[in-house]
Amino acid sequence: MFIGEHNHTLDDKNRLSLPAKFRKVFGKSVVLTHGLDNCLFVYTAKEWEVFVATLGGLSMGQKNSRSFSRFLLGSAVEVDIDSAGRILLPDFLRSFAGLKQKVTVVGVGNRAELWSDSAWKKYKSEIEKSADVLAEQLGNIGMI
Amino acid sequence: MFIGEHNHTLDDKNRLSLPAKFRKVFGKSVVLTHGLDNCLFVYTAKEWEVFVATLGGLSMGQKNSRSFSRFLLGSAVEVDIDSAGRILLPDFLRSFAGLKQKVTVVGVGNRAELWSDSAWKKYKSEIEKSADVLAEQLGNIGMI
DNA sequence: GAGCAAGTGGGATAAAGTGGAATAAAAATA
DNA sequence: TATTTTTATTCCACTTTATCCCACTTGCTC
Repeated sequence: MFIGEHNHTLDDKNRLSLPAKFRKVFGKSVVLTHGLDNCLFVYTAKEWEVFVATLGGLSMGQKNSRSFSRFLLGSAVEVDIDSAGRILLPDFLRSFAGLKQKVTVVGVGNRAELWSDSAWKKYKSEIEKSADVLAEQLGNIGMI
Repeated sequence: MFIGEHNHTLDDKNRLSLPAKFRKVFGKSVVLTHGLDNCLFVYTAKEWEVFVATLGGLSMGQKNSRSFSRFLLGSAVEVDIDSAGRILLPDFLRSFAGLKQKVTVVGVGNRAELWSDSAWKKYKSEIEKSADVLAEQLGNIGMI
């Protein structure tokens, strides 16, 4: 279970430290892919398989489903975690998410997400603005 | 069952004492998340798991669901309670709630809330002013 | 007034995060 | 094909931050 928000820096070699708490869950490698809303998704090998199986359930007859699958599967990469707990980001994924030096790693349940810190701040502030919608949703799951 | 209002101070290391009465209920860890109205919610691990289970049913495909998951899970942190009954507040949560030195811990039934004392005083005085109005509105819909 | 518990502060130890160097692999040029 | 140069990967070391532990003070209770 990935939760929380962690700020890390991307070094000259495009290496990114994963939060210590996340490493234990990931094991020795992760699966990186295009995410939605201009972030990258990071799955455990296990969760990735579940996710792929779900995509397999989409009907390939539809053009939308095909392109969606290509978007996610075509860009997926399995990356090893080095001895210091870092992963190496491929250039095409890094530039897709617009990652510069400062990266925010966000835990979202069964996956983690990588955001450029500026994009994340912006996204978050927009969510927080719509407090009324949030309140309703929180109420729906019995939190408040 | 959390009730009452407790004033505590946040030290240099962002540690906050929980009221002794609350500790017994929390056990050895708590889950912190964004709340509404610029406070933080504090749940027992048990209550939290119930919410997460509900969230699991949300689909990733919908924009609203994504932002809701990110808001809730991305801001959630499981925090251990130290030997002195304190919790360590992550920076991003502390700044979200604008917590400085003086923090008010408020018991609200199944959860506790963390407020900066100034925000709490302001909020409370507003409620008190409009309590009669609120009562009337609730009365209109047959709640009290 | 003595004892106890809660709340607060600081210091020591460990781990996480980051940067750089050394080694291995690949590519390119002669 | 051999040698050199560049790129990539692994390993090591340092700095900073977090975590744990202990001690003190304050306020309440008996």
